[in-house]
Amino acid sequence: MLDKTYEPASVEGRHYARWEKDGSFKRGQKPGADAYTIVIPPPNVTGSLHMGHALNNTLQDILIRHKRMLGLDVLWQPGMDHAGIATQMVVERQLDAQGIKRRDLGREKFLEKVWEWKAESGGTITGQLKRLGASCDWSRERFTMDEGLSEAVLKVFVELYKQGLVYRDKRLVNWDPKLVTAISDLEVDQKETQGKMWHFRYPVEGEEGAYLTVATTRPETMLGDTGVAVHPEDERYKHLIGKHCVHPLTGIRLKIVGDDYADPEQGTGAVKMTPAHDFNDFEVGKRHDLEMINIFTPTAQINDEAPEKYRGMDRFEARDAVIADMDALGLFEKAEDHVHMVPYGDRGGVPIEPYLTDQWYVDAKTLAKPAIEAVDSGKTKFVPEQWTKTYYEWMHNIQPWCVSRQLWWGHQIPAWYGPDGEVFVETSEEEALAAAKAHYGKDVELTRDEDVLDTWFSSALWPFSTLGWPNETPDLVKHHYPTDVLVTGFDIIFFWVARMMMMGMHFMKTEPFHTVYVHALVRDEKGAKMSKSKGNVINPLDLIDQYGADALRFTLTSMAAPGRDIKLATSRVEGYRNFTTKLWNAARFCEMNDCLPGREFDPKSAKETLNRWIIGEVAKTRSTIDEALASYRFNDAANAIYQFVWGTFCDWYVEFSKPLLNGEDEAAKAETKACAGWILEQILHLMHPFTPFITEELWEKLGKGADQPLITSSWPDLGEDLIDQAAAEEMDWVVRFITSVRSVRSEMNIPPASKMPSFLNDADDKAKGWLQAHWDLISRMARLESYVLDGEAPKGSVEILHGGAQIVLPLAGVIDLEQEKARLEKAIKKADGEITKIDKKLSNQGFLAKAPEEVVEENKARLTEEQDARAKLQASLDRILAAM
RNA sequence: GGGCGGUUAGCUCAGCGGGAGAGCACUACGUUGACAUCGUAGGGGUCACUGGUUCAAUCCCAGUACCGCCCA
Repeated sequence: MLDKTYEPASVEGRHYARWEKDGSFKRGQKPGADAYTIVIPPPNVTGSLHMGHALNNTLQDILIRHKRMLGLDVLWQPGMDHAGIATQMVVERQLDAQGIKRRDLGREKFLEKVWEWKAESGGTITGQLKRLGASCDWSRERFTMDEGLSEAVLKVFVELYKQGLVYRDKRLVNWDPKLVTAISDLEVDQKETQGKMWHFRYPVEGEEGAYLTVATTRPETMLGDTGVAVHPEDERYKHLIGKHCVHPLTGIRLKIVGDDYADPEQGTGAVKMTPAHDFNDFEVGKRHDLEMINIFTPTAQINDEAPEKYRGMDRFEARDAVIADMDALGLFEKAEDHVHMVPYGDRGGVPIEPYLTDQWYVDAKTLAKPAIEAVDSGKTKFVPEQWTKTYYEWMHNIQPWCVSRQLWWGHQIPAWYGPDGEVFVETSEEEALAAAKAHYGKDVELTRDEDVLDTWFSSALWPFSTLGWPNETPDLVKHHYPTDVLVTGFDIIFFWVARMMMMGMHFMKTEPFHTVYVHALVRDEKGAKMSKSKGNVINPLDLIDQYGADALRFTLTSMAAPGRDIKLATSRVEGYRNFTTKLWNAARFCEMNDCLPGREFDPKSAKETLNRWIIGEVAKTRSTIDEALASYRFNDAANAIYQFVWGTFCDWYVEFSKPLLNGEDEAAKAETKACAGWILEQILHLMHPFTPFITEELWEKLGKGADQPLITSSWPDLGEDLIDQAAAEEMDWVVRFITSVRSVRSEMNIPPASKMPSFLNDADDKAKGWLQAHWDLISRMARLESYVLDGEAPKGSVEILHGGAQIVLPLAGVIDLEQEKARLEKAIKKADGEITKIDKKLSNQGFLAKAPEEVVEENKARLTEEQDARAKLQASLDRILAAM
């Protein structure tokens, strides 16, 4: 006997362990079957499960479990990325606490520490994904720093280099002075900041008293100024082009250049140029051959290029010093409040510096072409489609991708330098040495590039590197690549999706997935993004503890409507927890009545209308779910099963079955037992992808047990031929009969316990037959004690419209006639409203002429129906009035 | 500034050219042998606004207002 309530905490772990032990998640168990493959968006090794992960992985798990049950050779490829910056920061912080500095430790020792950290505390998210129920093939788990994946990285880097698609260049990069590394454009957050616009005067060389006023938000960069730009057509300054200003602090001659970049409308129209520390100035500087003076150390202190007094100051200190010095010289004009954008490093959290360094770049523009083409041609589709635009937007304006990072944790760049700086890019030191020998004609010493690659460089290879590319198992790659669908949030379309597309197209010649399903962001109840600083984070693990993993999964699924963010309220989770309880109790009912799943039953053989009806309903539900999942409408799928289980099976079928299960008709009883058990079996199967734990638990307890687990059983194959329209019509009539009587009873304040007689008047033969056939359950559920067909009811009875017939309840003396009068008048008013509306439509010539015939017919039928109903209501009202 | 999305019941959201829907919340009643994490019934909406297209608009188009996101 099942316990009275379902306790998720006591069963979830057991089932997960069991599935794992059985190897249920493993690929390759269906010889000859088509593959279905999803690669997990690799979570960060330092990360822990947040709501976004919970949603993302629930959706993937639903697809995976569904396809697994459909008999495909399913691979859900799990793993993590090494999160270069984040991980290095974590370990450095730990060492700091022990008073150890990374630099003192040395590269090799430090990396040992990182691996130690990974072994001890990395990857907590893996265990958390298991708690969610994620059925990944853990036997194939990969890590971007694994040997195999690292080999893929080396091969890709070297090949791209040899094809000229990776190159070294000296340009301005986004430099994080806290982490002391370059970062990519995408890792920079622009933050609106209240600052000041400072106006200073630069004296013009050789013209006593003449000066140019320039404005800047960053006075400290003046120490690196090498020019002033004005618009070439600007009458105020035209004559100065070619002349110089003299920098009052550094003494440097600032060339005055004419360039369109200077906007005459903006400020004074004269712009100071710091080509080594500003992206725009850099471009202008290149055009006019301005000197580039780097005034910062890697940690953003003033270096030796600046006058001595500023050296060693940090950038903010230098700002104050520059302002004070210019003021002392009488060259400070004014300062205005000014809101502007300041770039911040998304990891380090300090303002980034545009910084002139040598870095490695990927020629993203070239790689983007086939990746764009793959989407153009429809080989890869975005769902919802609108994200295609976002993808194009990025791809068409793509910039060179800076992939080198001045870190230790990551894939060290396979580039070696000869004594004269000649670079040799090879997959190993031996090959580099060999190449160097060929180049120099003798053995030379090489030094390896210190830097590592951007983590996303390795993530970009994920769909094929995880399958074993470039080595071993070519069959595996062939079988599972291209993968099927990528499930991800829109926030990493640029970071990850676009880059996987580029690398996939280049190295595999085929798109990495045919569909990119982009899901919503999970926000808090009020729609705010969840963040630690706001303190509005809901931890999915807390919800799992409180309500069970199934409830959380079902909540996220039912809210995962395409193209919308999810505002998560815990009341929703509670509601779906109640749903799992409901299922549990329905199963308990089945158990008590010996209606067990897993037994032989042929739904086609069912004779009872009730059973034929519910069989048809479950068949419809199955196809709704399949269609919804095929088009990634997860919410529709979840709502269909919810509606069927609660609204149809529990609310009606279970109640209807009671008289049969307790009745005398042994054949009907046996069929109903078998059928109810079979329906429960279908429910457990259909719900399994959404709520794997409770369904497996019920299957184990009531069905075929742990030896034939649900997870690897077959998805229901229920054909259209199981849908019996006549049975549906009949049961619908019964349901509406009961609902109508209940409604009137409730409105008339008839005590629920009291039974009453009834009449069915003006019914056709079919309806009369239905009433007789289903009297047992109608009388039970509508609390009626008898019926008379076409009898004469006493005056003052309540008359209820039911289809073309009337249900009459002789309640004279029991009910309040005034109240009944009001009820009928309200119903008449409603009918009148409908009649007026339809009448208006039907008297419109345009409508009759242009609307499709079936719409016109439908409206005509409705009009007749409403008029008929109105007439009967009026007659009832007349009788009530007569009785008053 | 450029792009994208949203505005439907008190709340969270579906729907999307021809009869306004769900869950939660609310109200009333209710321990009939699965279930009070429940049952039965009920109230509640000029589908943001203004125009246009159409026989017909919550739905399509244009504009306005407000909200949100992405990119400069």
